[in-house]
Amino acid sequence: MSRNANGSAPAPEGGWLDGEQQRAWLAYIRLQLRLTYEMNRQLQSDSDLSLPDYDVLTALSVAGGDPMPITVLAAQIGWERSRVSHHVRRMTQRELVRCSPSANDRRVTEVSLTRHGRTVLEAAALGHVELVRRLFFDGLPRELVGPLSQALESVYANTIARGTLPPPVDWHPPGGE
Amino acid sequence: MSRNANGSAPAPEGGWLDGEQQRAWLAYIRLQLRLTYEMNRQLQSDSDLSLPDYDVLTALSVAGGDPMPITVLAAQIGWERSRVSHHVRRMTQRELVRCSPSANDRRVTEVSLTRHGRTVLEAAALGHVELVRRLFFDGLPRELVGPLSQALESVYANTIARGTLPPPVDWHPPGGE
DNA sequence: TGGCATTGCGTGACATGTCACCTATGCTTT
DNA sequence: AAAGCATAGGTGACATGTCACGCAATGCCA
Repeated sequence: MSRNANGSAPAPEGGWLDGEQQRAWLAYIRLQLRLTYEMNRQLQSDSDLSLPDYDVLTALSVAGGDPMPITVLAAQIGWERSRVSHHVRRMTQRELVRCSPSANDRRVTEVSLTRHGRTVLEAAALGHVELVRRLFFDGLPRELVGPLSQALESVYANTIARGTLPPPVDWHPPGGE
Repeated sequence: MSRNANGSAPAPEGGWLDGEQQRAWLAYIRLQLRLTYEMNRQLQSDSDLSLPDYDVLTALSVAGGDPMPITVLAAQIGWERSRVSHHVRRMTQRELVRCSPSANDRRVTEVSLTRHGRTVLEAAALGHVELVRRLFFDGLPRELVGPLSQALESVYANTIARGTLPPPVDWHPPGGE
């Protein structure tokens, strides 16, 4: 059915994705594109934050207020360091975060939430969580929540093991290792 | 456990996400960030395409070579129209796609793959599929592929029903309606 | 301690994405 | 057919992201 099923184009090593996999992948990609768009839009219009802003604030907030080196932050949210560097500079101008040189290692810049940043994040979280519930969980049958988590976590672990980006600092692979 | 569980911050309508949902959502977000990064990187270095380039080419290719109006393309891949417009202009300069005014409705611009675009896409698909298999499916237990598809499709449907972006042209909601 | 590779980060040039707004066309109603 | 509205899409200014590179601090080892 798909034009990839027969041999009109060269096949990747190990062949194309099989039917079940095609389905899963298409579902993933489609959803991802839309969700990202919707989250961005909602945050922007309700809280004057972009989704990337929100990702940064959340990561810092989860760290519990401890200042976080740029590199660590980058690994947490899966960005390149230079992107973090630029972005943090902009967020600093908006007083959402603060940078200070580390005492231990003077190459390191540590980023932390400002009070204002925390306030903005908490306010934004309201609408954001609301949206996530409405778009994501309201469409997800209860009994699929567990399997979904398992599937995504399992893929995530694999992504870290075999991808190019360094693991987040607090990462420990699943199972005994 | 989470600082949201008790009442130190104002709660969104309907409360925060519950434990199971938190887990699923975190898994989704984390994975999304990394996967996007890795796909971008691989395409860029192996095929001189960005992930957005690839999304556009794929959408056009799936349409089976029929020219596609900007608006339709935008809905397929979940972008704003103006983004598509800019992007298509750039891709035209690289000879990946072609634009021509529609005969029926002269407001409409129809985009289609060039021969070169198709060639590039087919070449890029090799490495891309390979990466998807390696990062995604090699980490996903067989028995979870089905539930994962179901979960994602179900959320996707909800996203279309309740989101702000128009549905893709070929969209029909699941179940009888 | 003097090289020398490594690490952490910033920067500048450029590619990309967003937003507000413009025009041209088409549709509908009178 | 003219008025008024809706729709398709382009555009320009600006925000954001990427890439290649540079500099300074550190680690390592002879």
